[in-house]
Amino acid sequence: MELIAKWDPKLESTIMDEWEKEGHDLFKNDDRPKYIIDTPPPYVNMPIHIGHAYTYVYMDAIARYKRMHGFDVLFPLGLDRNGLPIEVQVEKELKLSVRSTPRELFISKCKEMLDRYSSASVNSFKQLGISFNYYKKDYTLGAMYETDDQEFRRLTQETFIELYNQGLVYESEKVSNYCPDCKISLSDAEVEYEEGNTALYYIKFETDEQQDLTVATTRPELLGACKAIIYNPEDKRYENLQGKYARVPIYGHAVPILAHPYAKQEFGTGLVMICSFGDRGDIMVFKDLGLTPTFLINERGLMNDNAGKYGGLKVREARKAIVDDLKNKGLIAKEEQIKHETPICWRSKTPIEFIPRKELYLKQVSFKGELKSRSSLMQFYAPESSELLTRWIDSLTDDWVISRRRYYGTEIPIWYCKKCGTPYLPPKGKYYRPWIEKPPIDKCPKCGANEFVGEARIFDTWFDSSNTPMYISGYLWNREFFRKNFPVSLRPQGKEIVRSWLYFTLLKSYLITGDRPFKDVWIHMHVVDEKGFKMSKSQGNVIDPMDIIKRYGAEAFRSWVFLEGDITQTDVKCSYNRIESAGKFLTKLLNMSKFVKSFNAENIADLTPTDMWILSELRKLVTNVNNLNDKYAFNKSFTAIRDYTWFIFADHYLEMIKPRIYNNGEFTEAERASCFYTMNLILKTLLKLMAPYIPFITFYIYKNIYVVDVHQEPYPTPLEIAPKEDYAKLTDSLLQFNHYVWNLKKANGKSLKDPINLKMPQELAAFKKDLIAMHNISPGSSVG
RNA sequence: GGGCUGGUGGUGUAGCCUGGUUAGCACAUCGCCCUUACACGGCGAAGAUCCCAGGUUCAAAUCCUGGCCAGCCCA
Repeated sequence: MELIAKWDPKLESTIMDEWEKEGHDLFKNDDRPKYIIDTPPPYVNMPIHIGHAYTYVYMDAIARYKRMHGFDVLFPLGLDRNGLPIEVQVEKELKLSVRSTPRELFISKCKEMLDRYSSASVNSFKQLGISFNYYKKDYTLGAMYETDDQEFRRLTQETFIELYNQGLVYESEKVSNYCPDCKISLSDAEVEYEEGNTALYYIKFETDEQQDLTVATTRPELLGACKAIIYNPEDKRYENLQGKYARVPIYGHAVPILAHPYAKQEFGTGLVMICSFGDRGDIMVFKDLGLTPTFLINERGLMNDNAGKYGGLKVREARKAIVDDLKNKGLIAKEEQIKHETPICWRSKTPIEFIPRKELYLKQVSFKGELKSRSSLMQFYAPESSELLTRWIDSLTDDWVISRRRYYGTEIPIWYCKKCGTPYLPPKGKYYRPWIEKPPIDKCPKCGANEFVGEARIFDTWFDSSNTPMYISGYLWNREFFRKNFPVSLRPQGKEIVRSWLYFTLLKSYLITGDRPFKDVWIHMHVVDEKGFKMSKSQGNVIDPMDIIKRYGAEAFRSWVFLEGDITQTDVKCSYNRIESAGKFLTKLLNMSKFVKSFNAENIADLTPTDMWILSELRKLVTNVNNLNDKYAFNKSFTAIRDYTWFIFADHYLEMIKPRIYNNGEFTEAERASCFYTMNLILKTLLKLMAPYIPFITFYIYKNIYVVDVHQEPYPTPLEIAPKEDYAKLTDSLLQFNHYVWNLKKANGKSLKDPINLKMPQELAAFKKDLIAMHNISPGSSVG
């Protein structure tokens, strides 16, 4: 069958189906060495993002490359389905309130919506040609998994039970970042900061000796929670206040005036009121000075009874009311607008409050040293990225809040005795839903009572996600495999979740296994729009990968991925134009292959110098590509392959041997056989080299010409290509010479076929015969 | 405010670690060419104060200092 001249994206789905039927990407779990990729499960509340498409194509090349190098590659598809986003979406789209809908109904609605999006995401990956082991959910190594699946959740619960039994979990009434809108506590990683204009009120206080003071604050509603006034120790203005007390307006209680470096002389009057808790600084100073907090705000974001007459008001209303009252009493000296950074919830963008809640904590601060040493054992690509993790570990000051008061997540497996309150944790081995299930015991082991209440809270989703390397490597169902293959080979992931996903995975891994979770970590930046801006719905600059596939095909997209930039260093800009032009390489490859296909030679005596030259260049390329790929630099290696293929092999070598191919008598059959053999060897090698990056077209061509499946072939190594002489050092001067002749003919208005009279450089004497024929150099011309 | 990363022709980049070439390549542009693999091609041309300012040096895109811009993360 003849090769087509232009790549047809329709072939992609045909080929993908064929692969799936043959199942050759399956994880075999045979004797071969294992290579395990802990793929990042995308959250499936919407179609996959172009960034997913890009990075999964990249991971696919890694998987295919390792496979061709003889590894049994575990490359599972996971889908992340736990967490808040889907709840919010259900609330919005179905107009169901999470507060007023029965929990069971709400969960089933989430599931329905997730299922819809899941199949869309899975289908997108298929279209991109990602060689996951298995595109269906199952409970075997390499199968697709979902983080809300009962088995995945069972693992989450088992790790919890394990950690709990180790004494690493405790419940404590600590101050939490609390979002009054989402009604959940947030981890520090989920808090964002937003700069905006806020009123700064200058409020008149007086000391217990009736001395006037003015204190500036953005949160006058917290006057009732004010426990101290501080000034900077360097601030001469307030030295005389040391040890005195100030009386808080409206509430009338007295608070100490203290020196503390947190107060900035230039901010407001230099006097700062420390409340429980207006911001992070308050918390810090409270800790420093050993003050006892009084809380004024409750979980609904309303003022509580401690706020006196303002109790029941929303924070904003209370602020307005108290400012009015202060004004009426003449206690506001000044009011100005300032730029202020407000901590907000990452999801709802609502300002967070700091309130005390009982939450479950997992110890982490005491393990910083151990975590850092485990971190240093992981090889990062790019190496600089390791800093992101170690700096984060250094900066940890609090333990991890692992409980959430939402619905769609893994239930915390605890029952409490109704009588004595003793927590009961069930045995491992089953997925538990305490809020709806009966406890697996009859009597409280402590007091003998027989009534229990199930825990209603769920885990932070990172408590689930941090188990992925354990889950995929058989912790639940194949402990022997797990023991042999943990840490797993590679974690590929985005830089923005180093402090969450990577960190929490390291923590969990260390606490459960004592080891690091990964050998290698590949950290990538983002795919942004053509101008370099982040893609977002509100900006309207989102590029849908499926749209690209429709227009140019998966293979063009994949070519672009490996020809554009370096995503471990910087963001990659996505442009239709560049994807389209990257796709032109496919046409070139097809036509080149058609050409090579027409000539072949089984047996050859000796290689001519020109053939040895192009083979030495090939050997250089193969060495280079393997070295780069072992460092996950697939973008650099593919560019090198493209450059060799197009700009050396096609442009120079094939042009040089055309006279030999279309022989008019000056070349021997042995010489012709030499080039037939060489060009086929090179095409074959190139197709194998390119197979991990552009698997469809290489499969198509290779099968057409060489009959077998390129993906079952071993990856080329430099040892296979051992030319008798190393002509690669002549490449530059050879290329230069060709360009020189082409230019010369052009300058003289000659066609490239016209004869020319010139001197050939001495060092190219070995290629003399081909060059003379190629450029039609006149017989009179001399070498040297 | 702190940290990290990047800033090379219109665009994407190589080179920078280990100073010295007419700063390489590709895309896009323009011109010529339908030369029996490919016009999604071939050949050629034009296009760069190598972010800015200092410094080190005989010599700096490359090393040092300071600054500016962009992105991400953090406070």
